[in-house]
Amino acid sequence: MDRRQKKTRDAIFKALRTLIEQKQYSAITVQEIIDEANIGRSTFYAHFETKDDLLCSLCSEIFRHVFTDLLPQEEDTLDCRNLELKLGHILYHLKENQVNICGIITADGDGLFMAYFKGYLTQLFSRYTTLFPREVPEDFLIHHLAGSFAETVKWWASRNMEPAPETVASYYMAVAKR
Amino acid sequence: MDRRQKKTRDAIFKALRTLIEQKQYSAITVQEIIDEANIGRSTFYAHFETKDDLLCSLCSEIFRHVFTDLLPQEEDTLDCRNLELKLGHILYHLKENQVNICGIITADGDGLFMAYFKGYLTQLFSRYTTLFPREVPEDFLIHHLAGSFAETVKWWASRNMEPAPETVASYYMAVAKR
DNA sequence: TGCGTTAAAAAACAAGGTGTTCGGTATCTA
DNA sequence: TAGATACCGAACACCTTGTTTTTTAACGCA
Repeated sequence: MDRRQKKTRDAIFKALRTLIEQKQYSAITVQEIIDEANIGRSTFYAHFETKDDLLCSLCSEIFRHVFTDLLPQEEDTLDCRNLELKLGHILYHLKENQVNICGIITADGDGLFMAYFKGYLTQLFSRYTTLFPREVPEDFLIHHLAGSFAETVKWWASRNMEPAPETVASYYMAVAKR
Repeated sequence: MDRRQKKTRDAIFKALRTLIEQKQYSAITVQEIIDEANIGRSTFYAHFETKDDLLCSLCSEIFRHVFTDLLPQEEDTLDCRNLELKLGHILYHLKENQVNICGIITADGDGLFMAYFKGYLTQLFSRYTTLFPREVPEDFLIHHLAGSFAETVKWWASRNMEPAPETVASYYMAVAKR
């Protein structure tokens, strides 16, 4: 890729991340992103169609890191301990990524971030349904597991990502598993 | 109250409810509400400061009905059966109220509507923590219970509020209680 | 019924955001 | 070096918001 393109693209991503730490996503304007990234107006639109399009790309980038090596592992044992470890990894990567998610999570970013996140979580939890043998429909169960873990992340983010990832993962397992 | 005021106010509420069934809340403009309600522009702003202000009022109105006689009951037994009945009531009232919540819920994700809802739910669940004696901090537990019930409602709304309220309440209790 | 009060309507307004276009300039790659 | 391409920046049309002003109509009370 052309160096100029990468430079511009990175500047835009960085600008959005900076702004998200200051205010809610829905309150951020394209103009602010342009100013923060210090680029020309037409340059922004040469890279992204809209602000939401940009957020989608950012989410992809974030979750590509967060879910690395987590989804399709053949040698997994599929037990509670294994799931708890994976959830801990997710939390760890979220924290490491310095995603101050508050601006995306809580905000009305049209739920883009959360929609992405729940999509991945659904994939993950689908393989662990046997750990939760309850008398409820499977789609309800999976939605519940993914949704309540997403809620756990919100709770965690609202406390500035304290306590430690492993601790939060254990909290979640404690309330989720029978 | 002046008849004219009530008439206008009702027309605005009705317009918003109609539009919410057609599109996401965040995609609705004040102008559309004005057109749908068939009122003058200045009239809208004489009643509500902003679109969000209007949504706040609508949420208040809805939840005043939904949580009627649910929160502070002295003679409650505070057992699982009692909680399940209350949750069923909430679902019943949501359905009865014809809140096609999809437009509010999914749309601005965790915006105003959900914030309101979770606020009420937190109050409710706070009195039932003894039913869920787990080795987790109480604020985590309450957040988890309120959040996952809110997720249950999203799941239910996405299926056009099927199955019946009591059934959904029992699903929730099945995954929530130990 | 009549009259003072108050709400609604309609139109105009400024401010600010969006997304596009275009000509000129700087930078890349081959 | 030369051609391709990305960037810049200004201008543009368009839309949405929230305010203001004037005129018209409806209300409630005596």
